[in-house]
Amino acid sequence: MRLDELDRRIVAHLLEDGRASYAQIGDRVGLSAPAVKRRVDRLRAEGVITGFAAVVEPAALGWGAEAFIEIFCTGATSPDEIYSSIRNHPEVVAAYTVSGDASALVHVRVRDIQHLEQTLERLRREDNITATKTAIVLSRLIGRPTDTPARPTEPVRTS
Amino acid sequence: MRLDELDRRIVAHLLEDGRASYAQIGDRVGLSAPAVKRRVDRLRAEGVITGFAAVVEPAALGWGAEAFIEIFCTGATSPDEIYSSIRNHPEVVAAYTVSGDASALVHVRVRDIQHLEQTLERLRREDNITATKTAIVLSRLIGRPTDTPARPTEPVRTS
DNA sequence: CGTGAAACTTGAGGCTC
DNA sequence: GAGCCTCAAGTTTCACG
Repeated sequence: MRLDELDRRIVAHLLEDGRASYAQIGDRVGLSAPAVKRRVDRLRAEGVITGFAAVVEPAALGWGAEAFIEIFCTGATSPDEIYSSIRNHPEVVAAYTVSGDASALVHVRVRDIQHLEQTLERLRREDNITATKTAIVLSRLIGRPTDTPARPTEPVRTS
Repeated sequence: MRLDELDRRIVAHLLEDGRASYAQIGDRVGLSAPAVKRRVDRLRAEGVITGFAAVVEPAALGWGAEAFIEIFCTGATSPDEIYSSIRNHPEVVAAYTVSGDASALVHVRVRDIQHLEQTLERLRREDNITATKTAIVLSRLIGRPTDTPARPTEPVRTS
């Protein structure tokens, strides 16, 4: 799982253009197309690259609002229990356990503020969740592709 | 910029596999490859799909820690001023202005806790920033590709 | 890792509903 | 307007050196 300079440049290129052809990447990094493919295959097998995804403007798909919700749970609720409580809420696009007062920080995307309200109510009905604290996103200042490392449905525990 | 059911299914497919061939997508949604290509071209031109990116496991690239930092600014600091204060810190992978006490919420990726400390010090040296409140990510529970809608370097203001 | 050949995919034209 | 078919150019993928 050791990456050399060439691997890093290939990954950097694929972060900027996930549909770049192997020949195109090869030109940039000084390799032939098959050599690039072999490295990409290896990077995928090793789990460095976990997939490829379109980068979508959520507003265009009808997701007009987003928010970060701090979740507070009863006493010592385990990460797995928190995961169970939020996994079935499709509005959740990311979730983390964090240090500090909150048990978890949850990123949700919703159609509008009414939908956010519904989502909050539904979350608060979960047994483990005792309180929430919401910060509505007013504007997005920065968003890089490296912000989304995990695959869709399955949890990826960083620990 | 109106999307029909076919467009949505194509986007959904490309969110799961950004390198899927047009023929492959066509099989799934019941269209020929050229028809799919035309729609994808249109979706890109309209800004629904803003690009394609590899989905990478940051730990494998040496980014072993991450945190969410609430940023507090002097009085009425504008989003543009906040953006100027954080844009040159490469550890910032996402940033939002939010409702509530904090002026902005910043997602950073760092090599380790020492690197986080350095980043915090560097951020606090910015003129506009008066205080920070950090929540270190202990584990990632969920991460969907829809979490990253924007292109790398340029700011995307959702408002 | 590179080369070259086969299979497949892309992209642009024109044709049909 | 939107889709299908066709064909040339480009891309992926494989075996071999």
